[in-house]
Amino acid sequence: MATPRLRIRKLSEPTISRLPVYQRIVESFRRRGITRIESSQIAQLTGVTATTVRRDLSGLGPLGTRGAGYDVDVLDQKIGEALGHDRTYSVVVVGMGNLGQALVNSSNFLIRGASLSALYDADPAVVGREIAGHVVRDINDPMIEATVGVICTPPSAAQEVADKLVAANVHAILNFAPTVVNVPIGVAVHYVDFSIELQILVFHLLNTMNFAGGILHSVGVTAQGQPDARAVD
Amino acid sequence: MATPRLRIRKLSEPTISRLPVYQRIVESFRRRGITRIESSQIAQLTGVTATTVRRDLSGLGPLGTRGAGYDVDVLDQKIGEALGHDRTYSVVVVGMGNLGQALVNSSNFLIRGASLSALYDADPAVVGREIAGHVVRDINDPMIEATVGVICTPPSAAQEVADKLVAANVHAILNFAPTVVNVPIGVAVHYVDFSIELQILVFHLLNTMNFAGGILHSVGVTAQGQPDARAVD
DNA sequence: ATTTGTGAAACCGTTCACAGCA
DNA sequence: TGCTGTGAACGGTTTCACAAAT
Repeated sequence: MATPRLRIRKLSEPTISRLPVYQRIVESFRRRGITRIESSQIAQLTGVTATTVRRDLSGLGPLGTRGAGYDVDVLDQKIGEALGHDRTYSVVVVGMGNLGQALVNSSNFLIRGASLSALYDADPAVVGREIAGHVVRDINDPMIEATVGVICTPPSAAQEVADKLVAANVHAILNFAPTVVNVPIGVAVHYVDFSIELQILVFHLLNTMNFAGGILHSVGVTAQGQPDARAVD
Repeated sequence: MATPRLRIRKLSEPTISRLPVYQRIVESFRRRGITRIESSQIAQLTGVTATTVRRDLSGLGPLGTRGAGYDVDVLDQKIGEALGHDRTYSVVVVGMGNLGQALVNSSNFLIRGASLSALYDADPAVVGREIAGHVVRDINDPMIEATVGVICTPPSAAQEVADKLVAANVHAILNFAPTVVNVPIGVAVHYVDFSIELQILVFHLLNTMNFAGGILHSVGVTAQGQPDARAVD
């Protein structure tokens, strides 16, 4: 039973997307043996304002010390709790092309409660091979149940794969194929589209060359903030 | 000399991130020979409201016809103009691991004005190989000038690569390494972090299982809208 | 003295409701 | 009639300014 689970009331969408970034910074401080961190330091490194950082963190309960900043260990743990890192969940990845391999071999993808359940591919040359400690299964084999499914197939196969994932009781899908997939109500789909990321970046480049701050993932652009890169790894 | 460039005044950040999605839908209509499209159809397929679609598009000037919807050709072209697709720009990709290969081999990444200039890697076993029609260069070779640089290296190398890119006059960086990089003012950095995407998805799964709509890349979750997946490819 | 935490104001984007046109 | 385009209302997030705490 451990700690009684304090239900976090209302974390806004923008806050949720920033918390993982904060946590990465906090952990890099921790690894370097620094025990305290200030909102202004997180702000500097992420490009958001210190006020926003404090407002975000205040949603997790009062965890800073006025005058001194936040305790790095406490902050790391509290953010982790808020994001549900104490819960584990299973992941299946479909499509073992370069992208699928990049994901499962990355030391940065399946972290914080995620555990890889199975890999699938349609290519007979790939099925049976061992990747990241898992034998790649045939997409036509019965699909293992999992919490999250990751689609790394060509777009033409994405819908079919999504259907299979839903049938295997998957509740959330991370879709790297540039296609909209149709799923029942209650299944979350999150899209990642490299081409669109690039287009957004280029738009900014061509138009507004004068924008400030914001090195956050997904909308980040550095400017005056001059974050100290070496501070984060 | 061509069309006089109408400077687009103010396109909001959310609008900019939706336009590429709209365009993808418009083009799928076009490929199927459909000549008109309504805001409600785009809305259905993206999960945003029809009003938002119209509001977004109205920023590009009046291009619809009241009573009938939008002309597919005109809309495609206008969105392309707004996003700067009539301008070409060059891209260098650094790091030819699985991710780098996935990107340059994808038919969906380098589109709309992007042209690949050069590939780089640090691994002698990879340098000299031909990938996507380009011989992979050594990261220590002089770097070709380009508009955009893409970092697909391990995080430990990201800062060094960013420095080299900046020295090669790159003005925008798409960083797939989970690290903050330090660049001079005027250089845009956009971060893509798979782990964070996954964490955000799982947060939603664990907490609010009751949220509506929004199948857009980056914050998308399907629900009642029931977009017809087959309509887009 | 310094930094957190937070009401209140300002700002921005979305939605509503409807006018404008084909 | 049907759908676009948009002023106005709304809701939510960020920023300001300052009180609270050590």
